[in-house]
Order: sequence, then C-alpha cells, then structure tokens
Amino acid sequence: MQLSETVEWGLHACLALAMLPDGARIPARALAEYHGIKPSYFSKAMQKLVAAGIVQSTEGRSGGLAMGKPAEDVSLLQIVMALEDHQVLFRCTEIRQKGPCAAASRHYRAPCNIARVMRKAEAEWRRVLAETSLAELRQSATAEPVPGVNEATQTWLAETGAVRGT
Amino acid sequence: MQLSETVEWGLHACLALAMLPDGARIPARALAEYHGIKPSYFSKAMQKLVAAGIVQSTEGRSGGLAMGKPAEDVSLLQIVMALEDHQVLFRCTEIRQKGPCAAASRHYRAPCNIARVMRKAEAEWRRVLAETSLAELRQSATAEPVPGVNEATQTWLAETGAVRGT
DNA sequence: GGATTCATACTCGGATATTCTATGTCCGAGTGCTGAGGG
DNA sequence: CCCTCAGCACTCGGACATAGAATATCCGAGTATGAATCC
Repeated sequence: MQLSETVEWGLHACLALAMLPDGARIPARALAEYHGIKPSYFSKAMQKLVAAGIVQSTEGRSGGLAMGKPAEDVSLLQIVMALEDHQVLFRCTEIRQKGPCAAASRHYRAPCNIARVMRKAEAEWRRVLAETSLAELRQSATAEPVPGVNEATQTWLAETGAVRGT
Repeated sequence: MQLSETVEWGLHACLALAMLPDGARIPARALAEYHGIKPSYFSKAMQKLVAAGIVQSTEGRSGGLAMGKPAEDVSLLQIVMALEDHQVLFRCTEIRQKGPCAAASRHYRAPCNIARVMRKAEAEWRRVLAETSLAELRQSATAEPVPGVNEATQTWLAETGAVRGT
C-alpha cells in the first residue's frame, strides 16, 4: 500500500520550483541532480505534473521546468493525486454481492458499510493534504532554513547555470 | 498506492466471523467460498490476522476460524495494519539530505516538513479507522440487513455444516 | 554594422527493459473425529 | 454395554510459481541559440 517513491520526489521538486524566482525555469536533469535522484525516471514523474498543469515545461535548448500556477493554488493533494493517477486507496469490489448467499443486485442500493468507513478515512487523509498548500511549505522552509543549505544552493545554481528565465 | 485486495477480504471475513454465535468457528475454505473468493490466497490473509491475534485458528478435522477477541475490541485499523504488515503510506527517505547542496546530517534535527504533513494526513486516516470497531459494523449490518441474505446465510451454513463449536 | 540563415547543442517526451511486490497455487505436518475391536 | 486404540479425513501453514506494477534506461522529435554569412 506504499505510495510511490515518485510522490516524495514530486513534492520536493515542486517545493524547489516554488522557491525559485518568478518565471525562472530549471532543466529536469538539474533538478534531479540537485536532489540526488537518477534523472531518467524522475522525468517521468515530472511529465505527470506537467500533464496536470502543476508544472510547466519549456522545450528547446534553454528549456526547463517551472511552476505552472502560483504556489498558493497548489495543494499537496493535487501533487499526490497527479502522481498516483487519481487512484483511490481502498477499492470496493462489492464482494458482498458475490458468493452463494448474495441477493439480487437491486437490493444493494445502500453503499457497503465497510467501504463507507474506508472512504471516510480516506476523505480525512485527503482533507489534510488539500488544506496544505505549496506556499505554506515554502513559508516554513524560508522561515526555518537548514544552516548553509540556501547559500550552497545559490552558489550551485550560479555555478551550474541551471536557472534560466527572468 | 492501492491497498491490497486482501484488506477488503479480511474486513468482510472478520465481519462475518463477528456475526457468528459466540465460540463458533468456520473453516477458512468455507469462509472464502461464502464470499466468492479463491480459498488458496485467502488463507494467506487469514494467517496474518491469526498472527495478530484478531482471529483464532483451530487445527484438526473439525477445525476452523473464529474471532480471537471480542468484536468491540477490534478496530478496522488493527485489521488493515495486520494485513498490510504495519507499513506506512508515505515513506520519507530524507532526500533533503542528499544532493550536492545538503548540509551535514547533524543539522537536520527538525523533521522534514513534507513528511510531517504526510504523516499528519496519515494519522487522520488512521484515526477514523481506529475509531470504528467491528462491533459497530456488526450493529449496522444487523440493523439494516439486505433482504434475504441473512436467511440464505443461515440455510447455507446449515446445509454445508460449515459452522462448528457451541 | 546589422539582418538572415543554418548547423548545433540541448531540451522534453515516449517506447523499451528490468526488478520488485502482490497474487495465485500447491502440498505437507498436525489434529480431532470415528469406527472397530476387545474387555 | 463401555473403553481403548488405530486409521483417517480434514484442517491450517508454509514453500513454490505467476502476473502486474513500479522502477530504471535509452533514444528520437523539436526548439532556442549562436556563429557564420551575406547585404
């Protein structure tokens, strides 16, 4: 039942993108290297975020990735769902309607009670993720920075010339 | 990220066990057939519940499965966790500590903010599941029965002689 | 000097392997029933 | 008639295949760049 590891990648990548200056873009390859991730598979995760409109991709020689919308409008739920193909955690296959003692399907209008509780729990999970925006994470990251990381990042970006755009 | 299908099986199976008379037991094979499930893999799920103490198994010729503790003391969370090997949904691999700009690990005493939100959401999910007991599900099932199913079940149990014990 | 053109380097995106987990199957060890045999 | 005992049918539990998803890799299509060329 584990979430895909791409979820972790995507969340950190989006946070990094949200911390760049407005309009700036960075190649997927550099973004992967920055996080110590193999770039090949990482790009697949980014593709899903691009398809969802969360991230914007620019092709061409000085292309790269950038936020597709303001960080305030991106919730963690959007990112997770995009990366997990909008799947649900618990899938009810209506096994109550199977087996030798099941009634005709028209008698099962009320939803399965087990599925109902599972969905309720899932809704709470989603609620927390929906309530947290990327902007809040960015706020925390800038308010309580890890010593040295921001400076090292600026240096690294300048040295590698990874950031393009405004 | 889907939960295993065995979770659905286990939940329905536990509910069925909880609706049997006190002390009664039923073979895993019959319980699988009742739900229209292939018995071979179903037994693997039951093994996990037995190991967790939720279900009790009796060997021998007239053996079978029974509840291991009162339905009031069994939450849905216990069942789900037992079947999913107590895994967590989101696994933080601390990628913030990787890459060329990471600081020394002693500077990362505060937990990762992304992981914190994910864990908070997961805690809410667990909370709902922990708040619901098997006894509540049994209550709903007896209060709003699907027409004919209970009768058919009694008949089927009598015909097949699947129920043993007091 | 300035505009144009063209080769180029670099980007994303999808087609293609490989590994790992979930699912499915099977058979052996163990245990309580049951019926025969003896007292 | 009642007790003993051995055979047996049936149970669970774990070892062994298979299917599907997640992970990892590679190469091709497309585009902005920038140098070379011409006016």
